[in-house]
Amino acid sequence: MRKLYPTVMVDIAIFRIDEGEGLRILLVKRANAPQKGFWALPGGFLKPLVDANLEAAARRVLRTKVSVDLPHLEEVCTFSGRDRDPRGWSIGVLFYALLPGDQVEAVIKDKVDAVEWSDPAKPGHRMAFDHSMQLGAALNVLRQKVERHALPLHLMPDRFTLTALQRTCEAILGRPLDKAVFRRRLKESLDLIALEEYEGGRQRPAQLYRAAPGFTFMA
Amino acid sequence: MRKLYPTVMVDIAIFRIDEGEGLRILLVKRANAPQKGFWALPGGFLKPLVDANLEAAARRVLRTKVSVDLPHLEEVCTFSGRDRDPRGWSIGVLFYALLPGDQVEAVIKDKVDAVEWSDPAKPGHRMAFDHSMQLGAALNVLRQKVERHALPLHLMPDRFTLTALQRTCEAILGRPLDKAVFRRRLKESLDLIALEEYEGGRQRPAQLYRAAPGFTFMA
DNA sequence: AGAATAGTGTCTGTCAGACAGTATCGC
DNA sequence: GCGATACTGTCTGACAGACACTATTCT
Repeated sequence: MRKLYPTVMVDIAIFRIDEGEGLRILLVKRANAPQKGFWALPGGFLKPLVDANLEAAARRVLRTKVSVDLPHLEEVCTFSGRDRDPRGWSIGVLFYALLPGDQVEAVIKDKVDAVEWSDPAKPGHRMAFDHSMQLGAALNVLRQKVERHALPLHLMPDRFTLTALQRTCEAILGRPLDKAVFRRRLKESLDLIALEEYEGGRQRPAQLYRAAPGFTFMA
Repeated sequence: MRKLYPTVMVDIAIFRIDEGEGLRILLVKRANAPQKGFWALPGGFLKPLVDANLEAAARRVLRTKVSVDLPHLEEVCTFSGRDRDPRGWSIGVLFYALLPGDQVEAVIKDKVDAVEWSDPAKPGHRMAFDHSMQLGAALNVLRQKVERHALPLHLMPDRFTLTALQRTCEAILGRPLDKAVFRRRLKESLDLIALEEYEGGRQRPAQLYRAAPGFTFMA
């Protein structure tokens, strides 16, 4: 059966940093057909009567999975065609979002069988539709930006140490970074504000930083 | 009046190099309402019954404006919302294409009042809808890639000199490049094949090159 | 020879990578 | 002092920018 109008949906790759485990992406287990039981990126259908535009649609979908408005939401690309979804010709617009480290508990379940934070490099689940490709595309965009020295501050809590920021970048890139090189670059960055506070530990305390007002992860 | 389904259209920023004039983009003067008489990027509506996916739709639209299949066609981003087109909620998916220097004559007119190759940096025409923003977005993507040392070989004729390639990059970036620096990088590039032919002029002849088989402008 | 364009050699500053070193905390 | 982590100094090699230099053609 052929359709005259394409279905339009938005999917979102929501990234977070899992302490000690690295970069994680939110996957949901589909509770309904088609592809029931397969895992997918959280997503939903565009509602033109409700959504101002596609990004607004993505934010609305986000609010049904996560109870907060995320500071960074950005389009990756589109996926389209007659066969990518068994329900017929469809357009999927992919966004990615960065979930701050201190808001991880805000995730709620909504009409799905299960929720999981997976390693985006090896999800380990059978993915629905073309979501495996979508995941790869989102991860690529994120990595490219960090590779080009954009600071993923939206993944960090309000106040953080430079070491924690380095761990975040390493988790995204999947390789270790040199501490001295990393800090040398940050010295001249206008995106970081050094605080007069220190994080006590069992060792020498580390200075705390926060993102400069108005900071965005945009290119 | 509100619509339940969004209109889906594709628009294409077609770039070429105009000898001596620099980078040019194809604009068409709208022959029909809405915004009749305003200038726009060539585009058209998605036809799910015909198009395999959005890129195929863009290629189909391209074939009605230009009589060839272009080697490089790539998605930029989407524009969407209730107000960007007076006909109601719509999604515009923007692509950009690179037209080889030896196929410029292939452009035909199709249901438009006029066609013009404009300077993308200052189009000089009153643009329809959000096409002014679209043009800016496409130009940005093209510049970013060339800035990151991607070679815009799809804009060149089959065989070309290194100086001609440098002029093309300069036209895209809008600034002069150093000849020695430019050629030093190209020396190690696997994307260029040096030919045993030379282009005679009124001066010392320049060696001709062509793109390596399988070359693409992809990231 | 001179004009014009093709193509190269080389100096310098900047920056990334590597790695060793110093500083400051708890015990 | 010792372990652990924070933070810095410095050497080196790669590379970009700048610019002068050589090479080859035509007139």
